[in-house]
Amino acid sequence: MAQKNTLQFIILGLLSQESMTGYELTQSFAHEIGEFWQAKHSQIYPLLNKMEDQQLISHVDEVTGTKLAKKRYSITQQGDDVLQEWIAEPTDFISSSKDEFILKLYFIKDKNDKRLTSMFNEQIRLHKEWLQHLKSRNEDLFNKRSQQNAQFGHYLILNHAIDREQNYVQWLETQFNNL
Amino acid sequence: MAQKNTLQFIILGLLSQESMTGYELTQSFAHEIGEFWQAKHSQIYPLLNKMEDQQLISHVDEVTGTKLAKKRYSITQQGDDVLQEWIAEPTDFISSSKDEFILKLYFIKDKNDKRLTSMFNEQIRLHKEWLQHLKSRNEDLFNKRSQQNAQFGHYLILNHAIDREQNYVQWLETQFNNL
DNA sequence: CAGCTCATGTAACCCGTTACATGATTTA
DNA sequence: TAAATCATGTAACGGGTTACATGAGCTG
Repeated sequence: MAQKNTLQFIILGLLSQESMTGYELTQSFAHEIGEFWQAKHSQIYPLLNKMEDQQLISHVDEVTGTKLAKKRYSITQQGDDVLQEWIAEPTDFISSSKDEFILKLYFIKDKNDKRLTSMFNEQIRLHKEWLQHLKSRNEDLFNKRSQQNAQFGHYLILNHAIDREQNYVQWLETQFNNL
Repeated sequence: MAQKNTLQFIILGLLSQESMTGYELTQSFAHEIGEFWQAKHSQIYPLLNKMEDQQLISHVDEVTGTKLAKKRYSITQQGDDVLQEWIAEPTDFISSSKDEFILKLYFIKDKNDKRLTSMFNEQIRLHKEWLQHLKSRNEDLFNKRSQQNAQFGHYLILNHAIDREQNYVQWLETQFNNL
């Protein structure tokens, strides 16, 4: 066993909320989940087959129009057991973030290096854009307090992503002003 | 070309500071660099050979005691060119962080779920421990302002790691108190 | 009807971890 | 002298990305 296959638990988690097709699962990673985990369709489709073999999920066939075949997946009882077990087990935190920008800074020994200004400016711009994007999504989804309870998990991760980006931008700006 | 091989640039960056053995490079990842990138010796040794083939680095043999053979690697001019190119090129930020704890929260729909208390407590403990560790390292290394300039890059990444953890802990505690 | 999106798959390849393997040196 | 650390490698495997491949449905 080389790694951990967290992806399968995420798929179980998504399917525990509602049944979805492989395509719809892929979209989830392109959107909200993408903040904290990434996956492409080429990884998802084979895994769905494997998980069905293991009876963690099952599918029914659907047809759109006259021909377009879809597989709508649902979680099985067995799958839900596995999911709950994963949630309950201790989460060993390893700071597994890979930040290429910070690494580049690390290799610039000189505080007066000419490249620093443009590098910081670029990152500040990118992170501010992203922060703005997150904030509008938050506005759209959770403008009413009632909805914070209805989709508590979703609210939490968006909230955390915003908090994290806000802090990152602030750090960038502080360092930039101290150059 | 499937991925990007950032690791090779990090090795170049480390070797641009001083010549090192494979073992010493491995130690770097276990310590400061480890905050932002991870690598094991089993990945480093083969890559060093590959990079030497490409003439990005070169080595001289060293012997400790009477027998113990080491290879001390240095960066070549070609290697430094490649390194500077990497630093200069735009850093496309993708929030490639993978946070398993946040994902678990996402799948807990109910704000009153019994598991939340212990989950938050565990994470708060782990992150506080880590924060404390980072702070002592910072104390040890940069207690004098002069040293902040001498090792600017190193100071920056430690500083950022601390800032990030501090914010994470704060977020955890705020959410915990709102449960 | 052209272009975009929906929908599902496979193949090749690289990245990274775990485990296997060996031997020298230092330290308690 | 035993245990921990220094030092370098290889093998097997799973995780993840890029590219290849195909076809249906929808929208302007």
